Amino acid sequence: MGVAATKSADTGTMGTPAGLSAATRTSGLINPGQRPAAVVHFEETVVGFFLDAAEILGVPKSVAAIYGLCFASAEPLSFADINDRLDISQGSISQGLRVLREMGALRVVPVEATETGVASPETRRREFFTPDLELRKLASRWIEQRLEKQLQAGKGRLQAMKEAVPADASARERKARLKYLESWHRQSRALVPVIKTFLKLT
Amino acid sequence: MGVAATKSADTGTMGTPAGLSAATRTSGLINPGQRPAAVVHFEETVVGFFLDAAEILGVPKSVAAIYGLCFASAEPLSFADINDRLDISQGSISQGLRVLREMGALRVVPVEATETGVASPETRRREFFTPDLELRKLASRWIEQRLEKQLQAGKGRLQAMKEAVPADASARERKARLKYLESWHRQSRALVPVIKTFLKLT
DNA sequence: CCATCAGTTCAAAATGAATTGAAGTCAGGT
DNA sequence: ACCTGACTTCAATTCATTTTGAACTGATGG
Repeated sequence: MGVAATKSADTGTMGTPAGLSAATRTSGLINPGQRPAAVVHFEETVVGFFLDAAEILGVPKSVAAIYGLCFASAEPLSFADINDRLDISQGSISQGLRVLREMGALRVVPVEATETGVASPETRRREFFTPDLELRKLASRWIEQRLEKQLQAGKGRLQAMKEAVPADASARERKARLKYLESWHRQSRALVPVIKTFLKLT
Repeated sequence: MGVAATKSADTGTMGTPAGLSAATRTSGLINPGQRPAAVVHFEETVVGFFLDAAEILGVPKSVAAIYGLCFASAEPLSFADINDRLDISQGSISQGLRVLREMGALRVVPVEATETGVASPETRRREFFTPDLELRKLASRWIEQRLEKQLQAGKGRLQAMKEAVPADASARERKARLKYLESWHRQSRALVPVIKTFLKLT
């Protein structure tokens, strides 16, 4: 867990709040620190939302949590802030931030406005992160990377299959099935631009 | 691996064909038996295709392989057939078949046409499976189960977030962000029927 | 009633991905 | 030059799923 910092290191005692109803399920990742309970609760809710969303998109929890936390904060957050508020290792934070930056989900705010309101004793080099709210760009990217890449690969495979149809009595049926697959494939490809257009409307 | 049968168990010698180019990558799950090489190759290609597809859909390999094998066969296959041709345990086959039947991907053909061409010494009770080629139904289901369910849950969570916005100086910004999220959410919901309609055209 | 074959079930093993932790790097500060 | 504190890196661990294997069920038939 924490490496240098103290945190409310109660690891062990009482464990995680295991018995929460699913409806109330909060992230279980937020570290209260001593910020207002209302803020903590808000963060938990928002992080929970992104955790859910991450699930269908196949994004790891830690990454979703980091994004969620930044989304929940009106001010840009520093690595240290995230480390304080989120109960995941520095390693995960570092990697998560990298991923999020690379995919364009988080934007780095230059080093302006050093005082985030909270006490900031020594001003070392620090970057601050804000969520890029243009979710549709994210979505587009995701589509391009996951769907289109896959569809591209599929194209090659379809070709391979067609060439591999054995010349026996079943050839006709097999070819028919491949036709079917092919039309399905074409269909999917056609759908991608439709979705993209749709996303532009936000 | 095999339970009762002999199979061409050459495990060890030469190992798996590790150095194949990705393009040629075959499933590595097909058991030649002594069927025509062309057929085996075709099956490998088709199963490979479905293995790929399964990846983005989050379907386990064994399940994809079973469906792929059935898809590749012009004739319905029995449990035994699958067990012979696919190098996975009977347990996996049993479970996989159940899943596929439940999700409507495979259809059970009554016990007609006992002779599949191959020798069938004793005719015990056996069910035969054919792929349901209506892939769009599958897709619809998937969308309903994964996407719509998720979106439904998201709706609730959005509500929770709105109610949890802390009444501090950042409230305005936070609310603005939630608005953003909300519009995104609405957008996604609107997209679902579009996709569904699109799929009906096949 | 016992033996056998066809398929099912489920605890345990294997796999694969995410997370941690601790050593390593780099920028200031002294 | 050396120290310190902020981040990075990556091998080792943990965690979640999938797969296996072997015991079990239940039908068939001798």
